[in-house]
Amino acid sequence: MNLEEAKYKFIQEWGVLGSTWGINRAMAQIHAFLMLSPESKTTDEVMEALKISRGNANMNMRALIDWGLVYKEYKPGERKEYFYAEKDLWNVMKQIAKERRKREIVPIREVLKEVSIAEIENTAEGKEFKKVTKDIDAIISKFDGLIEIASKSDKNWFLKALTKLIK
Amino acid sequence: MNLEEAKYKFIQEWGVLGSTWGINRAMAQIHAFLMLSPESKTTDEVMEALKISRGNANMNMRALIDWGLVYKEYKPGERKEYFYAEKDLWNVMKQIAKERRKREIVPIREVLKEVSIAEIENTAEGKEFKKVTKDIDAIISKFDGLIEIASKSDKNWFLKALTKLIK
DNA sequence: TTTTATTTTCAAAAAGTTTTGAAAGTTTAA
DNA sequence: TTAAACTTTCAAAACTTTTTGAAAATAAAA
Repeated sequence: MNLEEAKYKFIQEWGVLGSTWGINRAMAQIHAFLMLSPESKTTDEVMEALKISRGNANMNMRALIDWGLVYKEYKPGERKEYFYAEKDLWNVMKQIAKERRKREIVPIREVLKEVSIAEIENTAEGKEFKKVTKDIDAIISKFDGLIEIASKSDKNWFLKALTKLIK
Repeated sequence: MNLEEAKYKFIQEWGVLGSTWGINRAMAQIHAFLMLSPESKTTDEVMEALKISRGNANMNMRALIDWGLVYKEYKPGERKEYFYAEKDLWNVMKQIAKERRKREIVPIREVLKEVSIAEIENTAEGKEFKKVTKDIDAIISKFDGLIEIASKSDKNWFLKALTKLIK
């Protein structure tokens, strides 16, 4: 396998992985392509490399910037915009965790809070409801805390803590 | 808010959450409905409660059984099959993590392994490729280890470890 | 200014996913 | 056996998401 083949393989797989992580295929592939590139790239280079349309490239690059996974760069004397990726997977994961926290954990915790103050009858059904939702809240809040800590903490500290946990 | 409204709200939100976790809406809603129920339920009850077709209910319940999130029960003297959910969110998360590990982490690690032995030229491009893929592998293998530990370990031990980490 | 380069938008098309419902298959009871 | 109860399958329909491409908007150069 040569570099071109290896790059292609990685970009494809990153696209598949991304789409199970709330990042669509084109978006994840653009991110992979930019991660692998030592230089920042233009929209045209992205379109050409991934064989996607201008609209698609533009929309997804903007989404990536929104997620904090890609940055724009202006080169002096050049009219085109250049893009480069966040390459540190730790930062990538932190960003994704933050976004997903906002989109997923916050809403479910809100619902759990709302239903926790509801007038629930004292039947088997009611008791089960209270028990299950309370348990869920306990675990979700733990993960919420973990994400908060992780996103504030230093990469090395956190990885060491994880390593210790794994032994 | 009464029990019916609270249940409805929770089931809806669990459906939304599920669909960002590789579990489609109907599948997640069935799971929520069964989690909230103190008794096991038949296909007809699920269809009625969630207003979905027989085919949909059947397929998604089988998928849930496949994921290890729902179990079948046969009641003596009854011809219908009854279903009940795994209610301990710890076990639910463990199951989801195991499935997703199989579907996501294993394939990307395989690709990373393949490309790591590729003949990569010693250009800027080649060096960057090696560096980025190596870094990614390091972090992913850490998470892989974490999932393995977590899925083998006792709920309380793991939650305490997490709590300690969060402080 | 006007022209040219570049980015952005968005309606329509394509692709992908989920749901339906009816027919086929299976199991149990009579 | 046959009939009834129940489960499974799967092609077609409905729905959702993604992609395209051309037109509109913006910015820079002439």
